[in-house]
Amino acid sequence: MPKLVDVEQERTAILDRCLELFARQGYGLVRMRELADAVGVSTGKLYHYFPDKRSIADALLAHVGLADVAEAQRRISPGASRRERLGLLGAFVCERRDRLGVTLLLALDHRRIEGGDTARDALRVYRAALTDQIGGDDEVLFSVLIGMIIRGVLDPDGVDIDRHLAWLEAQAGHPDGPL
Amino acid sequence: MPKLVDVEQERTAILDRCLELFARQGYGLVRMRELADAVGVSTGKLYHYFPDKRSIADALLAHVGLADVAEAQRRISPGASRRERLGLLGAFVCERRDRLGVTLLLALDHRRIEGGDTARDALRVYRAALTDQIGGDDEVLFSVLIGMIIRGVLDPDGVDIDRHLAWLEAQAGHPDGPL
Amino acid sequence: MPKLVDVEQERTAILDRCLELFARQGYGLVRMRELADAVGVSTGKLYHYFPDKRSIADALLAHVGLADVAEAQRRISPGASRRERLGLLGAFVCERRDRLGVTLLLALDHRRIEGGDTARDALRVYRAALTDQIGGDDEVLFSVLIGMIIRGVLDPDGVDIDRHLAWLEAQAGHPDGPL
Amino acid sequence: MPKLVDVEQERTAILDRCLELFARQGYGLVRMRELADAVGVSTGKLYHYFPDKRSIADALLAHVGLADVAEAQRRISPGASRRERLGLLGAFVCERRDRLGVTLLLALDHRRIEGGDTARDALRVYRAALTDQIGGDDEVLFSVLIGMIIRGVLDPDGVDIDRHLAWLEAQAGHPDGPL
DNA sequence: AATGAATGAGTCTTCATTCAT
DNA sequence: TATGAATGAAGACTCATTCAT
Repeated sequence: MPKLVDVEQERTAILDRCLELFARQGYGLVRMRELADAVGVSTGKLYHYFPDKRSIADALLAHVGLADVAEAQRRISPGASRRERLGLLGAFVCERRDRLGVTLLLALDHRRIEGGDTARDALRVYRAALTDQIGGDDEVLFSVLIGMIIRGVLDPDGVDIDRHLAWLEAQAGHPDGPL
Repeated sequence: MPKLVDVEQERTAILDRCLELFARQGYGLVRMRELADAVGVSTGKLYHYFPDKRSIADALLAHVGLADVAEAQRRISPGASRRERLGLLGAFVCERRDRLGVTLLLALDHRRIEGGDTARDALRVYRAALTDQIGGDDEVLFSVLIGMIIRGVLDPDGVDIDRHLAWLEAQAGHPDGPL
Repeated sequence: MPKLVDVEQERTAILDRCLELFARQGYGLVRMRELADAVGVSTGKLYHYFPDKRSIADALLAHVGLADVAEAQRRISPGASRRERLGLLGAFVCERRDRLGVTLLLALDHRRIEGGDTARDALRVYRAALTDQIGGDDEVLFSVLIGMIIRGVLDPDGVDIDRHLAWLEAQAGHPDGPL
Repeated sequence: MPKLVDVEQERTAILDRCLELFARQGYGLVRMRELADAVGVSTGKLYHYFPDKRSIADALLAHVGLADVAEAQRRISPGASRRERLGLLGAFVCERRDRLGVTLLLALDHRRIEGGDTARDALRVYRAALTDQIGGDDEVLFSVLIGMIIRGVLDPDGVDIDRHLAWLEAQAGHPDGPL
């Protein structure tokens, strides 16, 4: 079924180019024409690969969520020490801050256009990956990361990344600590 | 002579009733008709008090931001100890979690429809209030609060508020700690 | 009935101030609020003196038509010679060119919003006044005057008034001519 | 591939069918829905070919102006005598009286929605065509034609076309006359 | 499969008119 | 009587979606 592969590739290619538009403008303000222009195709082609606008937003959230998690798991070697894993996590989050912010915006939007389960599940996937990679009590750690990312979206210059990284490092020394 | 109307009061009353709709649906999906229905007036009246839809979103962000900060400052007595102030802060944020989430969504939306300075400034007002009320190194503390709120928006049942409060309390004992 | 006089005066005063707005923008583009502002009253007062917008346009056409004709008859002394009467007519039309243009625009508009009889009758009143004051064959003369006025509306600098006056004068010498 | 459309041809077809509506109702009272119905298309198609209502009025004025002038030049053979050319002109204007009236109404309307330069220029194009085709002193002749057309709009039964034609003929015999 | 012209329901916004004061 | 706030039907314009080619 070589055709199916092509279809999937096309869909993925389209989603990749839609991401920024949805994140920057929000679902309600994105027009199909804009999407088509950004992707470089006709609106007709968009409708050939997705039944409607909402389906694009749906597929997009799943797409970016999975991609991010897979990338994180590739980066954080399971054999490393807790301290090392925390360091790798910090590096990953800092580096992909923009991308993660975009994903969060997507999820927040998604929760508003649909019931909310999909967006909730996406967040839980992230959380599960975090628990899986780092272990221990990551309740507050997760909030710190989410908070840092959101703050980065609203006020990029107002977040002191280094101090967050230092805090992360400090947590490694408290194995029984809040982390 | 017609009923003499307190314009500022009418505007405030309208904004109060618009808040939830903007937060739940996002700017782009809110219809003026919906707003009018939610407020309980005609669309004409909406346009009598605000020149257009965007102005409502603008005014709304300023409105809720100021209201929240004012309320926080009223709650957290300046004479209390650091530990007490942290406790009051935690109680305040937990209690108004929904409202604060709504405000954050508003700010994120606002950043998308306008340049972003207004939304950034709104966040900085919150941060300044935090620093003012609690003091010390609140860089990570701010992220924890923001993250907790956002997580509450996306997955209300997935946030363990108590553990966040416990963490908050623990910070009080580390005067030289990361807080 | 002193009240009636006041009402009539108010109506006349309102019409006087509405004239230019209707002529400059055309019936369809004039807003009641603009009229009220131009007159210096509230919209409510407008509706106190006229039942609706169309009635204002109706009354306006009658108002200006009668005023112009009365003024012309006052100016052109019946005892004068044909040549003198033509000279006075030319002077009158030139002097009030703007005002007459405004009236014509009003009539043209009126014909479009209503059946057209009122506007047609207004034109006939002018024509009758012309025949009455000047006499003779004024079929082409009337067209010249109307044409000169309309041209003045569309291209004020493109009309050579003096040449029209000269032509008028020349007609006086041809008692059996086309005039 | 979709139907390949000749954009200019579509625009022209639309304009042709818009003319009467604009002339009969005046710019301000024409509804886009009415235009769409008159043209026999959807409002969406109207906006596909013209950015807004004003642009349709703009294009319309240019369209009819050029068409009329071109037709006149086709009709009046340059080799004919002055008397013949005047006759042809008279025939042309009488025959297309309605159409020319419509154009004049359009120009008057246009002057009110825009600055007025376009409408003025349209009139000057007509005047230039007249001078070009007939020659001589056409200052008063132009006014006669304009006046006759406007009178025809306001009071079709009140204009004696034949007497205007007779006057036109008479002018041919006065080479040094006012024509 | 791909295009983009076409559709028309739906959006923001206006404005003639009403009416409480 | 006068005011101007309020109404809501209607207007200009948009845009998700369809479909002929």
